Amino acid sequence: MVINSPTEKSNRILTPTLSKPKAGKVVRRLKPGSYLFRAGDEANRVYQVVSGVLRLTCVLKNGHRQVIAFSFPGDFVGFSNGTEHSTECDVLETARVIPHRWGALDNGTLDRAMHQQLMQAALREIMNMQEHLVMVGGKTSVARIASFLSVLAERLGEPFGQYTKVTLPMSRSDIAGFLGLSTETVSRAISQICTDNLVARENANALVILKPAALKALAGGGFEGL
Amino acid sequence: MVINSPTEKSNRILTPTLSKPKAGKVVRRLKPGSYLFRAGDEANRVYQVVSGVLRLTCVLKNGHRQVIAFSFPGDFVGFSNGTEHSTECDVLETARVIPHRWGALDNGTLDRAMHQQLMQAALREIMNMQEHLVMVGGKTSVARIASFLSVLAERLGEPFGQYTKVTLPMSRSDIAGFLGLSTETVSRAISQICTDNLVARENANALVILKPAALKALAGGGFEGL
DNA sequence: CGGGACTTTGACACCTCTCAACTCTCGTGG
DNA sequence: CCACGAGAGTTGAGAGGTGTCAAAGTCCCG
Repeated sequence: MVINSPTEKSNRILTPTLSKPKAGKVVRRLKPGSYLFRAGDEANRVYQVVSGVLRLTCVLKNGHRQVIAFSFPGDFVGFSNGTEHSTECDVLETARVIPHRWGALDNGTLDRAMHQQLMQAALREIMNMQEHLVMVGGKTSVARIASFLSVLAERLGEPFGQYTKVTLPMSRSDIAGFLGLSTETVSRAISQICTDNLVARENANALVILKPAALKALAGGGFEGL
Repeated sequence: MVINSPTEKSNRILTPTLSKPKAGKVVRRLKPGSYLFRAGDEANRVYQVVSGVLRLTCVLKNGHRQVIAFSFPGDFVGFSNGTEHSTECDVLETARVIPHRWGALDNGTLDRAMHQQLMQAALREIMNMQEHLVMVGGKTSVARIASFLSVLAERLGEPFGQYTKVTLPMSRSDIAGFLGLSTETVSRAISQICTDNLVARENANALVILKPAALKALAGGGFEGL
């Protein structure tokens, strides 16, 4: 996932120094709209995202679909504490993932490096969710969007002249579900940021970050610091 | 932590079948107000809560103190992905905790049972935060309080005639910070639930759950199901 | 060119936050 | 023993932000 207000610390997290996928390692290719796993599926693997974008969701009792996280290259998905998944993971942008046998942690068949990597991934996941929690639990809609865009810019921003362009791989509805807002409020917040000239709109899903610093300031920041 | 809408699944999570603390194992005793760890402290241990109540917080850049989680007996605290903590953990109710060397996971000095237990704890932590996220990200104040009280009733409720009594170990301010509300809204929501006769007030911090089922229904539920 | 899904914008109602006053409890000191 | 004061909790009124409903605009694809 890792959608959060970027601090010194989280920046480091956002670009983790993962060991390169080994040559000959199994890589699954996933098309947009397909599911990596569904609720009820056996949870015996964790997936390392190599490319693309995934969406982690859960279905609430009231029928709503809550977005828990987005997964970008470098992230791990599929953590579950039971024998089966209670969340669903589908593909937003054509993705490649490396499956790791999760159960292998228990029987010692896993080499130490990968073992440690998975553990670190789990811890990073906890940290990410903590930061996400902070974001959802006490910021205005504009602050959440600013925070969201800042992270997206770092994760999948492309150079665009002297600026950074971000092509949103998810719908407004997804963003809304992720940030705990309605689609209309998301739209309004983005419009607001655009009229403030912090971001420019190329089209609905392509934004150019004009003032990254101001955007982060708007976000209000997550942990520590002054 | 584990403050969430209790589903079939999470019930199982809330009362984990942990191996009993071994005889002769080191147990730290903590008084209310003391810190188990602070932001910046070296993060080389994870603590298993045996008794008492802990509070996990982080300080935001704007000075506000956000409550990330409450920890009850059976929970683990102290997960961190870096070498030092970015969160703080202090004591609300006299607690006993068992420290586990986290780094031991890497060098294989840890026995397999404990290893697996720590891993499960980390996964449960992820799951808990996911559920908490759902709760904070799209419920009314009354639903959040209902959800919160339901979990508290299961975690530290005591028999009270035919009902269950819950003595809140934390302040309104803590609850507010945890649920992403203001103290006034927390107070109002509790009052609301009381006037609806779902809960009775013995005093400000002691509540008697009169209709647990109705309370859970109000909470709206977390994952899956209808 | 037309249909459909998504996005944007507007108007309004509702919920929550903020500010403020009041109550309650509890510990201190006269 | 009672009065006082501090802190926490409750309750009220008003303002602001967000959700909801509705309609118009945009984009993509058949």
